[in-house]
Amino acid sequence: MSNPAPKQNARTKLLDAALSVVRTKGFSATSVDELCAAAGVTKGAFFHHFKSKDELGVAAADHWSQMTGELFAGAPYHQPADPLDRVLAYIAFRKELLQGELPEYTCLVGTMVQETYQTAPAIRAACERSITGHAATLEADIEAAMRDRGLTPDWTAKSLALHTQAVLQGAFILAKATDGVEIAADSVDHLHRYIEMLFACPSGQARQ
Amino acid sequence: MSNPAPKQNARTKLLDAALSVVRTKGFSATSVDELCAAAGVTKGAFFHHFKSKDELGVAAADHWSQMTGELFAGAPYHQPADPLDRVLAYIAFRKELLQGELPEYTCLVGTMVQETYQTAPAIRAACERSITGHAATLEADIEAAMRDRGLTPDWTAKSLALHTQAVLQGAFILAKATDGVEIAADSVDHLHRYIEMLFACPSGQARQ
DNA sequence: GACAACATACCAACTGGTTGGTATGTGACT
DNA sequence: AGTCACATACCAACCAGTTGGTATGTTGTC
Repeated sequence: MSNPAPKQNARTKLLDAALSVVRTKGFSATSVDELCAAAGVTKGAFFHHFKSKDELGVAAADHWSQMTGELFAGAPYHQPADPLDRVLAYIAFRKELLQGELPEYTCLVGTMVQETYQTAPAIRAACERSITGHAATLEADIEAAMRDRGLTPDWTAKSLALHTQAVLQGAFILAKATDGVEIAADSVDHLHRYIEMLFACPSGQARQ
Repeated sequence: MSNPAPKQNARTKLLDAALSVVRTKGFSATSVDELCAAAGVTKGAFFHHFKSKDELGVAAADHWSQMTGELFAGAPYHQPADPLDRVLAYIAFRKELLQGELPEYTCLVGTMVQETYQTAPAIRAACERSITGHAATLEADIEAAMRDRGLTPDWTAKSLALHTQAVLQGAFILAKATDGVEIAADSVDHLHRYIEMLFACPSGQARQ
């Protein structure tokens, strides 16, 4: 019987704890003591691995980037041969992820950057890296889909990739506000419909 | 010479201060002392008007609803005769509002709900009221536009109205993450294009 | 119209608990 | 014997909230 890594060091335990606690209560409202309790380590261990709470924030954002990077890299939405189908499969995959309790499917860096963008530049930058880095993985497929269909629109692949992230981040906020996933799912549907139409409708090209 | 209300009571001064301080630092990171200093009142005044910090959060969300309600009610986007043009003018108006520094154009309740949705039910509910209440003012125009063009799509006016709010909230997050307004403006452009296409393209109707 | 009785709006000083952070200790491994 | 990975014990600053008080209405009564 394989024992799948029950032995984590304090650093990893703290980062994993941060993912769930910060997504539940926000970064500022999460105390170092609380984080240590959730991770089952002491404060000494915390400050052994992180110079400050802010430094943990940066590390948590980077940890999030790595976790989600692996999740999306291994996800099945890359399979379709048509790049547009891959983009639409990505959207469908994001909708499927809207499962379970709110803190489980919302975005750590979207939550953190709201609280820290003016007060902790290093955390803001780490969150930016995470979001734009993930969006960049979509850009190639969007660009290929544009080439495939000979589109030369007045929008860029990059802006569309970032728009998908905006919709998702906004959907999380509405889910939190309404304490339910329905509106978020509807919004992802609208995004799916938009991308379909962008590549299907002649008016997706420059108008007016 | 009319003297336009320079005399505010402590309650209003605190609520106005909350709008800017909370949008800059977030709700949890904003201390009562800080709020009092920004408002130029004492802590005694604070707890005379609000039982707790959370109660100020609720009042601030309601205050925000009223302020923005007046702003949008008096905005020129209601003028076009065609309801679809009013909806598109609303989107254009929202893009125009992306001016000045980040804390000036971002949304108070979107920021607050991220931090409090799990820990302060009353604040969450006040934020929900604010967002869905504002979305509801769009719904009538969207519905009229659907009727005008005889659309019977597989989406509802309500879900589209809420989708506009999701895009805007997400745009604010990306603006905070990138410390700039460009991506947010691009995302609002995508939203504008989506609504144009929804009402212009036959494929806006149920597909597949 | 004077005055008691009460309410409202605000203030300065304080409190107990919590905060991020530090200083020092300890056992395991090299 | 030294260093890495943590634990224990502690601190000064800060936190939300409380206290006791003042100044300024407001209202009913004679």
